[in-house]
Amino acid sequence: MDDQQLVKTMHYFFNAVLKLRQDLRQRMQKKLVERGYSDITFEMMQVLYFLRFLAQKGEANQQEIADETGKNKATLTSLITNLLKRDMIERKTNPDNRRNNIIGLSAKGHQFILDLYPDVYKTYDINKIPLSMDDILSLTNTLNTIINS
Amino acid sequence: MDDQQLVKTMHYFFNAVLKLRQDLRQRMQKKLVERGYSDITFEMMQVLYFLRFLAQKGEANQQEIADETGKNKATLTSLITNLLKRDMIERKTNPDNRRNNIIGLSAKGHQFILDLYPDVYKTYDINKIPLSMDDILSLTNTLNTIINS
DNA sequence: GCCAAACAGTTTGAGTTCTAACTATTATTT
DNA sequence: AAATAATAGTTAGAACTCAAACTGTTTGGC
Repeated sequence: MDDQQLVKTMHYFFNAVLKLRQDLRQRMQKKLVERGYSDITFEMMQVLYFLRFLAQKGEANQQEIADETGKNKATLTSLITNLLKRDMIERKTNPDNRRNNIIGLSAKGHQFILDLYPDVYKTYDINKIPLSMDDILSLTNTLNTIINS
Repeated sequence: MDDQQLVKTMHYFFNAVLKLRQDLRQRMQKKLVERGYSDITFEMMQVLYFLRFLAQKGEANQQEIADETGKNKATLTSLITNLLKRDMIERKTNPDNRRNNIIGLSAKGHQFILDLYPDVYKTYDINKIPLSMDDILSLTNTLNTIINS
């Protein structure tokens, strides 16, 4: 396979990744609007879902959230600010390490998850995709392998 | 598989897609800086590569570029503005349809592609990934299937 | 031919993203 | 104990992103 072919193959692959991310974002944003959460963005939802389903005890500091969501810590600062404005989270200083902000869901944040769960993650109809849940798990592993290579 | 499991599986999958996109962006941005193109962004490069490798005759209007790169037409307006500032592209009105702006690479844009090609698309070392070129093609198809479902 | 609909692009305003430089706090070295 | 390094978060500035409202241009229906 020559370079021209390689570059095209990788270009198509990268394009597919970028488009899938965009598609995902758009579908979820649409669901949010349908459910009356038009002022909540996809990115804010990422943080809220992380706190509810993946964080230890439902709490994490900003650096941990940044690492787990693949965002920059500076990005987290503004995301957290915007989530606080909307009363979706609570922020407190960790008394054991005053460099850390401990972020957790507010009552409104919990309500949001209850309202949206699990509908949002059914954005793609599994039945219309020729993939099983195991395939999705395997696909996830493949993508993570690429990230870690 | 219960809903809680489904939501987690999909969450991990979505997370992997988002992280891969972020990882891709960061690796490419790093290459750009290494090569002395620190004022060119990943997104600008997307447009330049599209024009060079995928557009008919190396030209396209903004709507076509937006569709093919998965971006919004408003996003394209500012991207095009920034690419013009950097003399990487040329813009002219289509005389046959004055609604269209025809965008093509400038001499500097062509030089950019020559400098970077095909190194940027070797961002990931294929040899370190347990995937063949055929696997990548198949993976691309899988991602596109999901997008189109 | 005229008018409405469709289409391409721009503007506006709010949010997200990043790097680099910065503050504050904690951990490590000497 | 004091100096240094590492860590968590913030700020500033530029760019990207999107929806919605807007301007021009073209197309289609009557």
